[in-house]
Amino acid sequence: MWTLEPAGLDLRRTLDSGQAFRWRWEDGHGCGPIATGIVGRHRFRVAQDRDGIRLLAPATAEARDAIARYLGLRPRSDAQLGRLVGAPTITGRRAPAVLCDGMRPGPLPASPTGLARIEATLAADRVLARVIPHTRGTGLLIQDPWEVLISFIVSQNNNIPKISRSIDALARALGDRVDENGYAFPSAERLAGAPAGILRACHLGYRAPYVRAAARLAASGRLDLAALRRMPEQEARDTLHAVPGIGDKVADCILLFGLGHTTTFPVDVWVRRAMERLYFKGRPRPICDIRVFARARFGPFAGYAQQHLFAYAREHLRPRGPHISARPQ
DNA sequence: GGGCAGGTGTAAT
DNA sequence: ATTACACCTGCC
Repeated sequence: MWTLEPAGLDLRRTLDSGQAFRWRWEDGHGCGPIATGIVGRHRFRVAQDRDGIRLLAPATAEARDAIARYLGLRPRSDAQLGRLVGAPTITGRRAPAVLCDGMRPGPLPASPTGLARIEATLAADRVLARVIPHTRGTGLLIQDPWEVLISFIVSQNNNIPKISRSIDALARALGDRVDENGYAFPSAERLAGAPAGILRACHLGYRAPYVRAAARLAASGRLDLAALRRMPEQEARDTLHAVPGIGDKVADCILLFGLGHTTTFPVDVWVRRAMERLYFKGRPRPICDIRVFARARFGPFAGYAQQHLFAYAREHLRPRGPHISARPQ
């Protein structure tokens, strides 16, 4: 169990919440689990302890700012950091930076800021008030829209371990090398020019043509990611919808995880399960109804509500048993 | 071995 | 405007 700061982000819940696919956990040998992942052109090593979230590597101010932004955190000021950043120790190695929760940039209202306040706001909802104690600290990352776009095309009708393997394989085959065993997410140009054999080797299956088509659109400029960032939500959704392989669900994921539109509420099987159980007395409900209901109910923080419901479903609403065939008449 | 996994496109009403 | 179905692949 994580010890959280008053306005805390739960690093594991956030990195494992299905919005990013390039983080792995390793044993810190007494220092707790360490998350390792490639963001942009760097491999980051991050951990959480009582003092907060620590950036173990790279030990640079640039890396600190980059990971802080990625996590939706704000680096502590140098005065607060004290020994933590830019102060070489006796061994000459820089000590790890500590990050703290703060304002998340993006299309959020000026207040509330910080996860704790968002959670407090959402807890006005009776159901979320019961859910959030189980899911506290589940945050939204600020990721590269291009990586998110491709990752969620790959995610369709797929599961997380396999998505992760495919993304890793794509990076290894087509991305720039960042360290001895790490590769950056490939550019649209590299992806667009990849031979079919390469994509097949990444086990994309029938999604390979979607990935290639999206890459060609982006590489040719017919899909302008920078413009996408500036578009209002609905316009961005329509633009994304025109890309082969992007339907309602994937568009919502890209809008939320890549473009910071926190009013969106992607409904996957887990969120659907949670919503039907918690809001509709366990009765089946069409996905589009659930989405409309949730957006109206949670407003500007629908995306955060979705994160909590997803985390809750994953931790508490797993389908029991492999298959239940007998059902009472 | 059939079914399913964080859906979408297509063809059929 | 809705509904059914196939689809790569790995895993149970």
